[in-house]
Amino acid sequence: MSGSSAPRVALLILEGAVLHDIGTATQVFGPRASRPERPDQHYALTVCGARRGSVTTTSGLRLGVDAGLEALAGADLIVVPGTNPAAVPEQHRVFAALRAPHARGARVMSICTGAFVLAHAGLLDGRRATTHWAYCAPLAAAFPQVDVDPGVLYVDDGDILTSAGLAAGMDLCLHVLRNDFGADVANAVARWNVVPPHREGGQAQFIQAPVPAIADGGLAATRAWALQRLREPLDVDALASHAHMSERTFTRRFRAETGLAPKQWLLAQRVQHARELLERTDLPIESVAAEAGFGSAANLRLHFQRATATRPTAYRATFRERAAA
DNA sequence: ATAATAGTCCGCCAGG
DNA sequence: GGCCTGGCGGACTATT
Repeated sequence: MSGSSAPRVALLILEGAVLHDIGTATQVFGPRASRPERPDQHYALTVCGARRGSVTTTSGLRLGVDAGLEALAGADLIVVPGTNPAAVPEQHRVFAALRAPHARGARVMSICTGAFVLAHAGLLDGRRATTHWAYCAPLAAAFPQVDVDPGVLYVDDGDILTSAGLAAGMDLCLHVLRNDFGADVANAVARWNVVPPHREGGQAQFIQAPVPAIADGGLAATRAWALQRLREPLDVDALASHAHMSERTFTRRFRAETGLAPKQWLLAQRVQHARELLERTDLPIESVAAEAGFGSAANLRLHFQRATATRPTAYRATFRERAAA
């Protein structure tokens, strides 16, 4: 990911790959991710297979791939969509072809059951990872060295990233995009694709609403209301009364809809807002903190650090650097 | 960096 | 009975 040119992404399509996951990845990493009329290509995407030729995806649909495993060699980021886990174990050439770039520093990410491919390649040993909820138990059973977390949308373990089923792949792709190019770019792509820009990486693939956030249960209005007032001190009591509910019921429903407790969600939104302010304004940290609703710069630093593993000033600096390149 | 205070979260349960 | 509500309390977290 260093250097001035776009990060090279290799999308590895194996036999039986999940078409939806392929779509997700190409939608985010492919050209024109945010609008068709403006060629805003952030990554250089190569689609490859175990060998050049055609691959049968889910539902029997066939895809032609123009490159084989050699394409992985030059990649900065390798994306592995879901496949039938039962068909994975044999593919030793594939495993080797994944290990080499990883060893040299490339990031490897999986969507859905793609985690099995990484696991077989040995890339998940000693790591935290996730996969489709129905396959978390089998994955954990087959690979005891892997710390499988069934309760998250995705896991970012630095050079290894895994995501839960289907739609969570989009969350992970956006997360990667956000870290590589900032929240503004990620938001633009999310918006274009009509998905929520940021479901917290923390929680729950068992969230009640299968496709949350767009026109969902009653609390959307309260969330929107809160977003307008991030700079003000907001407590759960205030949110609950906006929703005309007892605190207990509010907390319960909020959690069911969102996967997060109200204050946690609020904190995540505040960090997110701070992030955008750091990217697009020159406001001093104190003002960013105030604007995002943190009582002090120290408090902003604490939460920013916790959520991002970077400090605000450093974040702004690397962001500027990237914009200049 | 730490500790004191205020606020949050959530299991439990009785009541509607 | 099954379902949702909301008060309570105690562990846990945020903020100062």
